Amino acid sequence: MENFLNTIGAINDETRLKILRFIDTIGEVCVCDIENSFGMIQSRISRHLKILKNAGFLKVDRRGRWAYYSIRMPLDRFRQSILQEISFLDLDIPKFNTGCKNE
Amino acid sequence: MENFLNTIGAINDETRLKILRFIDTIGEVCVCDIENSFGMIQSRISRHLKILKNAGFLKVDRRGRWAYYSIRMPLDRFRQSILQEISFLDLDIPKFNTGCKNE
DNA sequence: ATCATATATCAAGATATATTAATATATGCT
DNA sequence: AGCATATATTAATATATCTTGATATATGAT
Repeated sequence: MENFLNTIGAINDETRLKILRFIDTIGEVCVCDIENSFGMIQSRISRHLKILKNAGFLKVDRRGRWAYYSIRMPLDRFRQSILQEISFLDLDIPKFNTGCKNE
Repeated sequence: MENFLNTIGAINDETRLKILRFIDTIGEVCVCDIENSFGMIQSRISRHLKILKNAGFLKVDRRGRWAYYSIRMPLDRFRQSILQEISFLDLDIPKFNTGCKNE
């Protein structure tokens, strides 16, 4: 049940719904790109990504200085249905806008 | 999106998960029976029922002094999958214990 | 080693949600 | 009408979550 509430708690926030949908749409993105696309400070994005990762929606791949987040695969049936439901929402998702100074 | 967050927020609480599962298992129950079965004060149960009802999981049928709550039918695909997921959890649901003094 | 960039974490304050106790409303009995 | 029961709502407090700003850690370039 803790696990369930953890999963549900993760999607009980508008910002996280948008970040999740953003990543689901774009694919793999690093934190600074999300930060810049959403126009939110880094600690805020980082915290939300951690919550989404701990809830089993995202995975991280650290390469160099960057942390690339993407949808964790495979997703179980329930999380898949959640992602699908989120895709039906009319969310205002920002355009991709890189925030990295180097690559 | 408000609607989605409303739905998700409704199940983001241990007490409400148990109440929802209780009703899903037992069928139609009145508030005082839930109150007595769960050993919780009336205002608390009443508030949670209202939240679950507003989130589209429950319906009420008022008959006489009583308000009978049950799972709203038909449930859409997403809420059905939520109820199913809740049924898989190992929730500690109380035994039915009537709290009504008259019927 | 120093510096800039990228990310994570922590502490403080702000906001939201839950619980309790008290009160309000409604029904049905006598 | 007066009373008991059932349910809903409100106000106060407690608890949890979110946001921001500051700080910590890590990587790579010079």
